[in-house]
Amino acid sequence: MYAKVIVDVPAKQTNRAFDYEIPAALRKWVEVGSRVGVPFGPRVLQGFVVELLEETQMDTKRVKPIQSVLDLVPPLTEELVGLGRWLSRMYLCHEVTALQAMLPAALKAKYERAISLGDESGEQSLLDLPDLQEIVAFVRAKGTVPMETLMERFENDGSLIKQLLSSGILMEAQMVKDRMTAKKALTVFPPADGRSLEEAVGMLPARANKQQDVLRYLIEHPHAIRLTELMEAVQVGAGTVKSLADRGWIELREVEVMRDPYAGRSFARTKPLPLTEEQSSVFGEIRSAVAERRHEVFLLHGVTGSGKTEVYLQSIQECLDQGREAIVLVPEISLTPQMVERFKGRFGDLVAVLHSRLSNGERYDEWRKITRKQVKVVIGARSAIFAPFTQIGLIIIDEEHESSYKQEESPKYHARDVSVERAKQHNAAVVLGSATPSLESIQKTMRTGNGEKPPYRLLTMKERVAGRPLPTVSIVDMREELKNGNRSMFSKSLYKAIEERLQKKEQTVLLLNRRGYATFVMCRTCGFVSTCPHCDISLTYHQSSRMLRCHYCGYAEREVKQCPNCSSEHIRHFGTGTQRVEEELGKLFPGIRVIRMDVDTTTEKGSHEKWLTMFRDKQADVLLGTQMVAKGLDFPDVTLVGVIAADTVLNLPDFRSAERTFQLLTQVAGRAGRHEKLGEVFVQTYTPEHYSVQCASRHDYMAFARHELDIRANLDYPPYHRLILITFSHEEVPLLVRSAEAFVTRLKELAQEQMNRPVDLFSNMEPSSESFSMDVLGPVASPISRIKDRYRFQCVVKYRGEAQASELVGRTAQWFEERSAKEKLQISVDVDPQFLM
DNA sequence: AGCACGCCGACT
DNA sequence: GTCGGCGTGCTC
Repeated sequence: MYAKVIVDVPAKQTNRAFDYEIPAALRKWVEVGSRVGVPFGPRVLQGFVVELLEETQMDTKRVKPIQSVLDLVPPLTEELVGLGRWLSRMYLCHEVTALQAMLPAALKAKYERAISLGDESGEQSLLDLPDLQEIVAFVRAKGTVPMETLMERFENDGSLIKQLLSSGILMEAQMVKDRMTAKKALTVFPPADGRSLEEAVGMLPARANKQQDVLRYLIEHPHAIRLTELMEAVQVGAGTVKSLADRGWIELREVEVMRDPYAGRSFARTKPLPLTEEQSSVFGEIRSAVAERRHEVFLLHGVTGSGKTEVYLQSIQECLDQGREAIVLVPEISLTPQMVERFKGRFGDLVAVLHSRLSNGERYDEWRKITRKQVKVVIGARSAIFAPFTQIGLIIIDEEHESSYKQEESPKYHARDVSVERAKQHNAAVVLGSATPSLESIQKTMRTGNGEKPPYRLLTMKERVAGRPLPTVSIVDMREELKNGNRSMFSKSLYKAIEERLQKKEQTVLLLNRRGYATFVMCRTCGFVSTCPHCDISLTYHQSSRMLRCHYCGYAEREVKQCPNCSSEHIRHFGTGTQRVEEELGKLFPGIRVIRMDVDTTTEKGSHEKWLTMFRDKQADVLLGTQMVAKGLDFPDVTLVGVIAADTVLNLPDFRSAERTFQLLTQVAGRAGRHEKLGEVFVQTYTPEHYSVQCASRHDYMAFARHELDIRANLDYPPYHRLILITFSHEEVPLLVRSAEAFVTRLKELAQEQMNRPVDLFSNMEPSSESFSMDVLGPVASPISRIKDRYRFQCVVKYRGEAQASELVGRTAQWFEERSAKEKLQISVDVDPQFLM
């Protein structure tokens, strides 16, 4: 038997399967998906088996044998191995990178070089050197010594050791090890027949009280027990138990244990709640797809507080009743203990939780519960989409519009797209839930001109549970405030509203809408922001050159001192900090208790949780923060939400800025008045007439979506066209520019070849035409123009039609890497980027 | 990614 | 004449 193995070297030249022989002894352990140690050149590497082969016409002389199998159960299923290939093609990464991404970090290979004594009959003359004698003596005493220890012990450049190795006096062996091992605990086993324990009590010396206690305890509780628990229960030391084991009365062994992050916490079991009419009609649709084992993608558009989670829970129950498994993805930020509690409460020990706050060991153990079939439901952040289940019936993606479902490192996958791909393989249903669905998803629920069935099905929940109304949203025009002489960051109405809550002892959430590094320039009198005449996005201010620049096409203009629109001189560079808001709050409302949540205050582990608990316990009047306060919070006493400046996201140089603004405003407004008390929302803005602000204030998602889709269609942006972002980096700009331009030229050449006809790539693409079309923008300097002393340039490929473009870009990238490898040029490709920066 | 092989400058 | 620079190519 032979195996095709992908080795752990993420490089162009090794991005293929290598053939290995499977030794007879390992035959029954090696399967597709096994992790193996294989000799590769002079070393031993970790690899993944992707195919099994019978003895065929292959060149058997050149194959080496697999050295070891690293897991008892293959960590990947055949389906996941196939998914790895799909990922590598779709997102243009090395296959091993894709496979690695599907495993917990604990299974990342660790390589160890061990030195042992070799053939001492070698060149004995070498041993005349005292230094060498010393080393050999050290190795002889130890048996095997890790290379690192030897290097440390004999401070040396390693040349002596190298000499000994090449002469054969010392030998080197390489091993593949796990970064993390299963945790072990000493466990006490009583002998199989209870009788001998009784016997033992009599045979012990009368004064061996403690040992007798232990035995009596074990007679009463005749099952295996952890040593630490036994010591606790009988109040004895480890020595007492050990001596019993030495006499052979009991057995003491190391047993693998699971680290349970939720150990000692009990979750109150909950029963399914009665569903509203809307909920049950939505549930009915999902249930029938699950029951019929039909692959279908549902987009569940439910307003904030409409009870989506209960629908998820009951749908999962249906899936479990079918004997199948379910995956639930949640944005990292909202994977709070409350969220976990709801799932553990309903499904108990059948749930595994995967999130980034777990230690590597904890995550590994949660993950092993899946491979061991101990759980049926996984709830987790992005990477939980790779849970190694074999019978998936349902995949749920909550808050599907969240950009955190896109991984920023290679493989730059989008969990939403991966979920659909996996669901197809399993004939499973997918539920994408959101109060503000992404335009990509909503567009997929719509009928296209050619009358085909749309790929996704839209389900809607318009009402909050228990008939609670959505909060009223007031738009505050900050230009008016300025005219009336209010230069503070709080409008009169927001100020009054906060004051009122302080008196009524109700709580306020304040959102400072700030993201990214890009600063934009705006007129404070009329709200005018300079935009690019070709791209319809706002220009970014570059401090160094004092220029306004477009990041998509490179257009630039001089910084303005006077507003081109109204001639006002109140031009401001935006980018306000939460600290400043906090200070001003303190001045306006002496004694106000504010909890500030931003990147500065939430880096520490568990701090995020701590602040929210404090706020819940009413130890503060105001929760002030960035985007993170907008998501999923549910506090009964919050009756006021204020958005300090809605425009900061709106004016980012990104075609998705209107979408992000609408989402953020809708989500944060959803935080108010979720319980008995009514909610009120104030949105401060310099562009009150903007449709994203207007639609959010009316809670009108569909109106927003229609308007925005129109704009996207006209400007050839997603979801009608797809994008690929290619970033080049190098220490020197001229070389970088030349290379990036060469790349673009080559890509266009290939595209023309492919289309087999001369194509004017820059002609307007007719949205109605059937064929593949493509446009390349740039190269231009990246918005972050230098990182770690490397300059960055980027270009954007816009295309429509099948995945040909990503294949073309892949081929161009390969060509590029071949010719520029030595120049230390780096290239990074992002298919369907979330941010063009 | 590593590592060996191989073809041209500055030294005993 | 040799030691060593890192360009090129391979790893089942």
